[in-house]
Amino acid sequence: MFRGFSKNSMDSKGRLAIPSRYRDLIAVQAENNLVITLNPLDHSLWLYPQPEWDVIEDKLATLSDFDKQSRRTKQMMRGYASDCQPDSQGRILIPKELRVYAELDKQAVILGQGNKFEIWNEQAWVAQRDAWLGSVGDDSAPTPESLQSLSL
Amino acid sequence: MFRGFSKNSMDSKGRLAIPSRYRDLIAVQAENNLVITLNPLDHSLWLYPQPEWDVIEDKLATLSDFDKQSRRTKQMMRGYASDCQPDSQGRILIPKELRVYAELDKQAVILGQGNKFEIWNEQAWVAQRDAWLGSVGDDSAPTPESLQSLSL
DNA sequence: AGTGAAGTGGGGAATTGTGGGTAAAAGTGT
DNA sequence: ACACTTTTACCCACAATTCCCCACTTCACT
Repeated sequence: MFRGFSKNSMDSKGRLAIPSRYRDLIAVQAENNLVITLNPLDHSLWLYPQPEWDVIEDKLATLSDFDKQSRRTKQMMRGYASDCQPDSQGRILIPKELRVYAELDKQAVILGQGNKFEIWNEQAWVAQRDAWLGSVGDDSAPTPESLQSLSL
Repeated sequence: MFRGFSKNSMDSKGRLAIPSRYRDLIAVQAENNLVITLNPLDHSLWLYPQPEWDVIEDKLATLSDFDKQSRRTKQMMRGYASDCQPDSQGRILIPKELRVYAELDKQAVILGQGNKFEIWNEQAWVAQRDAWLGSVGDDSAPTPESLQSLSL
């Protein structure tokens, strides 16, 4: 499973290096086949090893075409999913469309998130992080139940 | 199976390039025989490899003629279905009727959608995408079941 | 400081996407 | 059946993107 934080730079060609500590696992687990798509929840990207993505795709395939929300979910998640493989330097090329969506420019943040990675624009990440830290640390604001039950 | 996003331009003759990454698969799986028809749900087009279309056509044949909705679906999808083959540059010619239906002009979006492709007018696609992203990103609104069920 | 690995940048070749010219084919009307 | 127009098919050429490779810098560890 993936965890951890990295800050790598996107070059002018739209390439981004996968942190080296994940590379062996990706090579073994997914034969270097990765799938990148958008994260609709917060304007970042998700990067899955192929086998993990296949699970998602199977679930997507079961969604009804006649329910509009379901259809859109299917279209978006599958439609923006692109295969990619690291080059000999361990970098992946991020499709232009996704680069634009996540507003990736110079610095990108790569977060290990269990079965996948999240790739953020650095400023967006910092902003979200600080906003969240502020709200959780604020004792006067309500803590969601899902968090209250969590013992860290 | 097909996935991924491409934005290609339709030229003045109504030709549209199939993204090259799919071409080999189409050549092997369908011997370059494709079937294009309308997508009655979204004002876009569906493009099937012949073998996949055959499956659809069988399903359509089982629909009752006495249910109006079913009859119309059958009529539309079969009626507008036309065979096409990529030319030596990997482009297909989209019948004028279908071009008009999907309002394809300059830029078209091609989405890999499992067993088929969807072809959209770019603006129409962007509008649908933004609407969906808006509804998903709205924290005050409930997350659609279609997304929840994925446990992404 | 030295060594090796990781990250970054860029040159150049190959592939892909785009546009147009021209000839064959199909459709239309008299 | 004929001439005429429109559409389609095939070809070539340019432009943009992507891929593959090499080289440099930086960082971590000894």
